Amino acid sequence: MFHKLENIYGDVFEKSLIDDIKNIGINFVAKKGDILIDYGSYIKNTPLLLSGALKVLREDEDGREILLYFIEKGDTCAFSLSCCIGNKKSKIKVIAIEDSEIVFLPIQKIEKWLCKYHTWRNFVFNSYNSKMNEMLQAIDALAFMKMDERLYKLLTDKVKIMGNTILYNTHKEIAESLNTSRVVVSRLLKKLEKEGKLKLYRNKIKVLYG
DNA sequence: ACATTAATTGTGT
DNA sequence: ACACAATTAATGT
Repeated sequence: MFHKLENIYGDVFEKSLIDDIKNIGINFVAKKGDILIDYGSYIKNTPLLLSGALKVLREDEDGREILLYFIEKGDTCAFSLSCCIGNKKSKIKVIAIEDSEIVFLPIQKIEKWLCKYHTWRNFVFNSYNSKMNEMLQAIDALAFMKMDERLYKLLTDKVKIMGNTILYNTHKEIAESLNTSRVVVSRLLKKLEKEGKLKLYRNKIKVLYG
């Protein structure tokens, strides 16, 4: 696991920071579908992702949810950073969408490193920045885009994250991410298939480019 | 190999 | 949105 850390973060972090992460970080392997951070729970660690992918979503009391953004390798979760530092309950839920290797870092260290390592400070700010942008996109999508566009955006985003044009999702799961009904998703997928943007299988969608 | 069941997907109202 | 049909996968015998 340590060589992955160096592969991914070697150019970003200075040597002594990498060593600190190795000494202090807690290695963790999440299976696909595992809930890493649940709504309402206190967060004491922030994840650095070495492989795999996570999704971050918002949920209301009735269990309705919308997808905020994905986390891929080399990313961290800006939300858990802010929750950590404020010692607040999580307002989000984080779920692994692939088997993922993660290093957890405790709050106290994260704060210390902000002063100690400028590369860490940059990393945190960049991470905030890019997640903020992705959330703006999510808001735009929610406010301005029609459901068929939102669906297609979700699929193409996920293809990018997974690095695979074949997605293993049921229509039901997709409907939950977009907070709509399964029937709507089925119909729109069918339409996209007719337009030649997709190919549908059971439990499986192939996204076509061109 | 076959039947049964459950889950997923498609379609009409 | 709902109901139901059709299709596919999973499981037991």
